[in-house]
Amino acid sequence: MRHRPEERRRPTMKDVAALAGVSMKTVSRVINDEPMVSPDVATRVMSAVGQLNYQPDQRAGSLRRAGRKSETIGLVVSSVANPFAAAINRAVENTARARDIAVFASSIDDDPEREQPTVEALLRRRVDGLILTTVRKSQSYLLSEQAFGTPIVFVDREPAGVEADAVMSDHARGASTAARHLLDHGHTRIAYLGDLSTIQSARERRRGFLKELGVRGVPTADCPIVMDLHDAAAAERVTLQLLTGPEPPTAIFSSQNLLTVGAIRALRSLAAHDSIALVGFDDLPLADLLEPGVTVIAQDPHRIGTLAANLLFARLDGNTEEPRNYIVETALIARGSGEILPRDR
Amino acid sequence: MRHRPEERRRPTMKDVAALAGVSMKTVSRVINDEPMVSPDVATRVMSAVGQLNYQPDQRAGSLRRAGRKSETIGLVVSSVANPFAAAINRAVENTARARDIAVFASSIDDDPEREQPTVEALLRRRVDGLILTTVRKSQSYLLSEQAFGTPIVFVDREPAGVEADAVMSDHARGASTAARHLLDHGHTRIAYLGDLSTIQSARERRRGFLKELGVRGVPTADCPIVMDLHDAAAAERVTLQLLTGPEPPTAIFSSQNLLTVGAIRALRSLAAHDSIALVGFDDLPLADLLEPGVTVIAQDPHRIGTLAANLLFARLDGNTEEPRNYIVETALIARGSGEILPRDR
DNA sequence: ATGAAAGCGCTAACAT
DNA sequence: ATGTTAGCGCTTTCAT
Repeated sequence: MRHRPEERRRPTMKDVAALAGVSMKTVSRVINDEPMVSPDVATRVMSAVGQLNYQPDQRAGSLRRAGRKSETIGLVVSSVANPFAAAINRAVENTARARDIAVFASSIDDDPEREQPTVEALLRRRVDGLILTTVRKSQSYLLSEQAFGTPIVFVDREPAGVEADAVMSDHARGASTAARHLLDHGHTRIAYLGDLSTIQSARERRRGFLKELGVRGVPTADCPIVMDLHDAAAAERVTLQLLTGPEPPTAIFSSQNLLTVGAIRALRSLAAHDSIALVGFDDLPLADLLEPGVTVIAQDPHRIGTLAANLLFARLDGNTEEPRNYIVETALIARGSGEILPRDR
Repeated sequence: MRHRPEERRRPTMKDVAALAGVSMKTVSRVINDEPMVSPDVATRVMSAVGQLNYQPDQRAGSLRRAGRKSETIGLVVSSVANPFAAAINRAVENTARARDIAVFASSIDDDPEREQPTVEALLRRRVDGLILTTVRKSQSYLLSEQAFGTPIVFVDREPAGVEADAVMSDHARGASTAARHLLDHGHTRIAYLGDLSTIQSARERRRGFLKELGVRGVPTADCPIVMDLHDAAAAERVTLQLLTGPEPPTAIFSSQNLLTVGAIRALRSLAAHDSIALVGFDDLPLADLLEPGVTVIAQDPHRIGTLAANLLFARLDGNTEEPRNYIVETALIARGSGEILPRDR
């Protein structure tokens, strides 16, 4: 037996008008809560709307409406499967919902090849604004779109080739804080695990880390820097190698949440989690329940997302201030793993 | 100084046609890769497109185009901030991307009041299909939309008042398995932590749990069932109460991931994590790294999301089979916490 | 191979 | 307070 619910044609405003015995414009007035409709006509229209299960077509409406706004924004993140991006996504959505704005969310897995096609797919759908986590070397392909009046806010990373608002953690500062924390606990052989060097924030974090080493006069030759690690498995592999190699580090700074997970797994498998210090950039859901608790430089993705969305809506509301970078503070949360002292082995 | 990038009018297909010296229809043909355009005309059009930075307006296109499809689907989940929903979201997105379909994602926090307005906001935007995690008692408000030809697939929970495909874990079976596992380890005083009883899957899990107790002849009076816990804090509070009260349970079954987190926190604060058994429904990111590892009934949200999206697209492609429920198997992952034996206290 | 006219579902601008 | 006409940016249909 086949399933084909008897298909009815979707009613249009014209159908509603006919049933209510009024003109389309009157229906339009009722639907949009415009004044100048007598109460009885309004009820007649609403009853027709109910009978037909009419839902206005927002595409058609927005096409003609002044401003041509689609009441829709586009959000591009690395991956909603990552709790950091998920929290940003959630915050943006919350802010948008208050204005009846729908959100297109797209994950691009930090793949530069996917950035522009993804953004263009959103632009063809005429989103009113964009919130973007970018990976390409330059975002100058957005210049024309900006000229057409579409506001853009960057999150987590600074753009290149465009002037626009950007909201992010102070990556370099956070990484410096992590380095200082480990140095203060006596470590001088600190391994650095870094994300893809195509990612601006990954480069910033490395910079902050190296800067702090410099300030303290710690020879960077003793601190292996491994970049371009993009998942837990890669971080785990590298950590194992470093710890089982000659002159192993006494501390690890994993500069991204998934890398921290990989580092933890490696430490566990070597039973070194109580002897090798670990600090991670970005918090993890159960980090406080592990033993030892994982010391992290916590970001505030909820604040980042909320701020980004509010900035975008302010631009849509006509704000013409100079675009600038907004920094959301990070916080060192000491839970144990980062306070382990170096031991001779 | 004020920031107002000189606003240019967004070019339309008409502008492209004028610049290329052809008719609009010819531009349309080139844009849509229709045959019957001479190569030189095509290049002239493409060059005009490039010069003007023209992007076709998909809203306008879809309005007239046969089928009136918006190349867009709507996804409603509990919250993208929950890893289970995030994984579903990601899987849906991946499947949609392969077809150039954009995804509107909305979190409704399992609030029945928000379900219908959220869905209707998507329908006004004329999504081609819906993937829904619902909470209302009935989804019959979707009947008319179904009659207009919009396919709907339910995820994680079974709908009421509508016939449609649904993809979910076997909640009752998973809960039975958890109960059996604890019973097999000698527990007869098992506390049950449940999500909101408005949620169909939460009721199913409780049913599965109780059923297994019945099969084994365990008096349910010894097994406190606490429903309507919706976050970690609530679960933590209740767990503390149960464990510090008279005749405390020797095991806990927390039937949702956030509740499991709350239960773990409570066990930790009482230093009871090595003496009270714990099984959770749905896996947690670092569950294997805790001590003891958390035994869970793991779901497969990636498979659920992928299957749901594929079903939706099959319907859009004309599949008219009887709608049915698709079950994605759960798996018991024993990691330690669920294998703790009861002790007299 | 190309174009002109009509129309998708709606709202703006102007009647009445 | 209500209706009429034109037109949003595009695709369809039908010419040529």
